[in-house]
Amino acid sequence: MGAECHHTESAQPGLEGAALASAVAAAQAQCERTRERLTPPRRRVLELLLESDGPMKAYDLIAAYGADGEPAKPPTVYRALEFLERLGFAHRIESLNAYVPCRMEGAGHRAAFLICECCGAAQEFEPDFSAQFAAAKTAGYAVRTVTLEARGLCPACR
Amino acid sequence: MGAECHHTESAQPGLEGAALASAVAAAQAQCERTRERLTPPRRRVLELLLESDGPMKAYDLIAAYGADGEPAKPPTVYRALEFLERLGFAHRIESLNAYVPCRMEGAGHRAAFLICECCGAAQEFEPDFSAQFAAAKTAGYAVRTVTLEARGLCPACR
DNA sequence: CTCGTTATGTTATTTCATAACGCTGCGGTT
DNA sequence: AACCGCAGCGTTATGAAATAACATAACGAG
Repeated sequence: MGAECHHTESAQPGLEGAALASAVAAAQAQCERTRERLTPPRRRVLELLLESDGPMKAYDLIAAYGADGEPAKPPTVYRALEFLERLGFAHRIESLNAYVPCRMEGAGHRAAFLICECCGAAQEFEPDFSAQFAAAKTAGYAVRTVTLEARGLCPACR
Repeated sequence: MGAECHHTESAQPGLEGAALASAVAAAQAQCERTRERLTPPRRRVLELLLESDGPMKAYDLIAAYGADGEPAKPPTVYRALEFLERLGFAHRIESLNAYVPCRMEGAGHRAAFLICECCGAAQEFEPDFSAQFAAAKTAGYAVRTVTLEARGLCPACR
């Protein structure tokens, strides 16, 4: 993060200690409710995302995976990411080839991001597509998922 | 294209003959107006995009580049794509890692796509962000560009 | 014509992502 | 308990997407 600017404060500081444990526990609890399994690799990748100050690339996760510095094998991380995305615990940011933990309450929501081109922070927000696809729907389109990524400058970097 | 369905009619048939020549000439004319140069590799990549029935991957363009079957070198195509995107003649679809020629009138517009998960067609449309970023702007964000990609099923594939 | 700039050609490398295969361990059934 | 089906994992290898770096060539203004 912060490759292009030098602001000391991170827009999205990573979690640590109790906050991290609590976020992981919440994911664990949700998994149990839906009979899904938060296995060690999945939990580890989720932790890494939650600890991070900003979007992480897949190979950042691969490199950081082992507590002892041992990297993971790519499929380990990609499989975990697939699971975390499926359950709504993480999102992929297409325009960055990077991943973030979900910062919104509840699952199943639609994700959208404001990405700062200076500090690299990605702010998640809840998009409103109420009007956006009206024309598409009357034309017969069945919209299933939507990717919305806005790029610009965050308040701190302006 | 059409990897997952068998509809004979393409939603977005590629251009050929006079229509192709005319589209290329229009791009040529616009370049001359703005003192930009539609050089041979740029023109070639634009032709390939316009001829295609749907989004093309960069390496599809690389493979198809030479009239004699000789592929291009990757930087040749990536540079041409960068130029075409800058001038608004082509768009990158992030969620597909693919490229399409611009189908909308005029340049400088914001592009958005309806992508059919069955036939692979990508329908460009003009998004309306009038309300979408109001909150972001009052929070101090300066939005520069927006990527909007909706995935689902097109009328023909439903 | 000469110089600065823009564009291209070429080689190599880096980054991102998945295929394929076999093994393991859990949960349900009898 | 023994069996079985399947989700998940480890591992090797490879495929796909994009760019770095540097040399050469074409253009356009002065």
